[in-house]
Amino acid sequence: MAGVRLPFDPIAEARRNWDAHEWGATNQMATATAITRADQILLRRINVALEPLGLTFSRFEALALLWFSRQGALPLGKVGDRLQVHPTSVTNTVDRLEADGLVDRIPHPTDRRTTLARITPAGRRRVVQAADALAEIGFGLEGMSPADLARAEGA
Amino acid sequence: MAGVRLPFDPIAEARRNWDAHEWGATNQMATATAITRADQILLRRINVALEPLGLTFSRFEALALLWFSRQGALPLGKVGDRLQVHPTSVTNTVDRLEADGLVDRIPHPTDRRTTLARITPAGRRRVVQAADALAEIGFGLEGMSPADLARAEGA
DNA sequence: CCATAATACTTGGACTTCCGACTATCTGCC
DNA sequence: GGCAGATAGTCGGAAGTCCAAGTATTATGG
Repeated sequence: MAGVRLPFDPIAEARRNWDAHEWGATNQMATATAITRADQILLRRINVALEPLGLTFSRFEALALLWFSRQGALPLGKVGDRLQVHPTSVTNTVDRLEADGLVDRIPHPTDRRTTLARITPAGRRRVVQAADALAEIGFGLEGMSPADLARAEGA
Repeated sequence: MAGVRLPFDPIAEARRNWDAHEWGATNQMATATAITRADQILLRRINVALEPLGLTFSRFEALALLWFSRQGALPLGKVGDRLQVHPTSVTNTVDRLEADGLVDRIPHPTDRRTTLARITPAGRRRVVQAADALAEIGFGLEGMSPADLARAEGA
């Protein structure tokens, strides 16, 4: 990834340029950029923390969702709705969790179109470890520029 | 992508569950989740707006960076530093911009390790159109839940 | 009651991102 | 000068996301 600690704030820089060239919507540009950057950094840190557990943030989110659910199982479609991702992403995520034995697929009791993802005992153990690991690093937010975060309001 | 407008806020839901199970770092969890979701939605909207122009947000960012630069050209490494992405991503992005004739690669005048990406006249025209398109949609921030954005402070 | 539409999930392909490894070139120090 | 180490960029491969299209099943309206 990026190697160097920059001697300046690239977002402020972008804002200046944007303004100078009168491209309009400067505040929104800065906000969108700040969110994008924050997410890049966050995701990197989170995934580094989860890597030893064989998880990624997506997989963790899905697992946590199942863990929270009453039955420990949810239709794949509901998972996608909650996590706001495409159905194919859910298929992919569940495939991998299933391959690792953290989840299994079971048929819906009444609707044969529907497949449920169910968290396994191993999945429950793993998700708790992962939650600990994430709490440990403060979800990657430690030391994140408050300026960046504050900018995420400008909308 | 996700089909349904949910009747509840999935982030608030996650926060409740997280709290209820005493997983700790609840605020940070909510913040991280909010940033992730906001970025997902933003990126989708932005890319939809740029799609008719044959650009993605990454490609646009790189192009804008070159547009802002004095010489209209920058070493690939500098592009990566500014955009905070991996060198291989820059290679990929510049490959595609080059294939579309929006950028070309030229050798650095003195350092033969270094390659410069230079924006072409077509690239300049395109990036201005793209900036207009993005200003038009307010960078995808229109109607974005102020609650979500505000939460991006909790760090 | 049955044809049509909607829903649930999967497959195949494109794109972006990252990491590890590699080549080429430059820098610094003996 | 010359060799070890740093720096610049690229290639191959893995993971994640999306879209378009396809199959299977359920819901609906005439």
